[in-house]
Amino acid sequence: MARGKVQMKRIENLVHRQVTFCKRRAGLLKKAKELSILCDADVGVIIFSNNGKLYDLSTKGSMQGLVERYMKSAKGAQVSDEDANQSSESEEEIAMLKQEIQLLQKGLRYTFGGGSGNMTVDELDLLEKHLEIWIHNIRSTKIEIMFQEIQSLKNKEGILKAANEYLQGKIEEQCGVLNIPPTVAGCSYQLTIPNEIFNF
Amino acid sequence: MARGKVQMKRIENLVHRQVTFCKRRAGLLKKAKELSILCDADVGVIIFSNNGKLYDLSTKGSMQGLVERYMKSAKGAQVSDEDANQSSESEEEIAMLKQEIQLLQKGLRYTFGGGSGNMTVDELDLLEKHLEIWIHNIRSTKIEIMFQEIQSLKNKEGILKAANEYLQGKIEEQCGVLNIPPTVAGCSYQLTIPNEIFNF
DNA sequence: ATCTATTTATAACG
DNA sequence: TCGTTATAAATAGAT
Repeated sequence: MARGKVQMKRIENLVHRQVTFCKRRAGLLKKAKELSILCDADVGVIIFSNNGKLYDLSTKGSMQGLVERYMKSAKGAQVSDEDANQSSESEEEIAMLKQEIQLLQKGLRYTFGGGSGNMTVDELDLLEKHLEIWIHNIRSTKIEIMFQEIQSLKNKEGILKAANEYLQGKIEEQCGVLNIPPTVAGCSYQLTIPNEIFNF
Repeated sequence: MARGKVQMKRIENLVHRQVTFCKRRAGLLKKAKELSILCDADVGVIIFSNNGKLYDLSTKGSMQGLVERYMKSAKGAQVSDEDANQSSESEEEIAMLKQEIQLLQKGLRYTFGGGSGNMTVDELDLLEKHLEIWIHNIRSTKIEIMFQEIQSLKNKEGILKAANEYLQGKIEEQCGVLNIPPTVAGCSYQLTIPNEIFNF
């Protein structure tokens, strides 16, 4: 793909072939990883070099698990809960743990959000809630500061624009005195740029 | 890889993710075929999409045969580098998730059980950090947008300042021609205001 | 699906 | 194998 197109046929020169194999193998595995990450897909790649050496990659569980899933899927052409249940151990475990974490996070959010009806509130629980409020306050302050920054910059922008208009007026005035066409002195200099990139 | 770099993380927008999956899947399979042809290698690719649909390719015999060969090769010779990395990563992930679950379970027991659990200060501290992370995740997008707004305004400010300098130069130039003291024409107009209110 | 502006991948070479 | 560079491919974002 560079410095000359390549013909889509076996590279006869051994050295070239080995170099290309090395590079393209790396490229293929990289692409596989990227596909998996970007698109949340489960990808497996198996490569045997022409002299029998194995290179492989499986993005989620083990290749074992992926192959098993493949066999199930390719055989019956039926994908469903059963397949998911019969993935490899580690895959299953990760999925389960992730699910559990999600559940717990939900529960915690619910609790700390004040949605619990009959919960005993003790001192430390209160302290924890205060911690959350504290975190909230820290971040609110940060956001407020940023808003102020934005306001400040917008004000600055207004002042500068007004100053520009004033200066342009001055120039035009002087152009009149000198009988010089406005454009010669740069009186038509364009300053304005769109101001609607963001709407707050 | 075009019209803007892409972050190596799961694409959150469903449509974008599906489109990218489609394109990159095709690209990956093409690359796999090319590697096989150019380098006389035997390549197999298995892809499960987000929602469980299978896409695959095996360049020589059937995937069956390739997998069998893989099993033999992987058994006899130790796991390849990629595989080793993968399994260690998996183990790490499992350990991490287990730890997090333990912490969350403790936190939940503690909260719901009216403090009958026995969390240490360190554990509470950790829990607080996790809460912070959750809150952070919710707000990070908002903050990112605000940063962009600030950048945009700062750029705008730079442009306006440059324009001001240019205009002031013009005025001074013309003052020279007219033999007018600079101050009369407002050449010393003060524009600058402190720019160090916040440091980002 | 099709069209580009860009980013990536990589062939040739040292 | 590693680094460099010119060029071919892939592809993100828009249509």
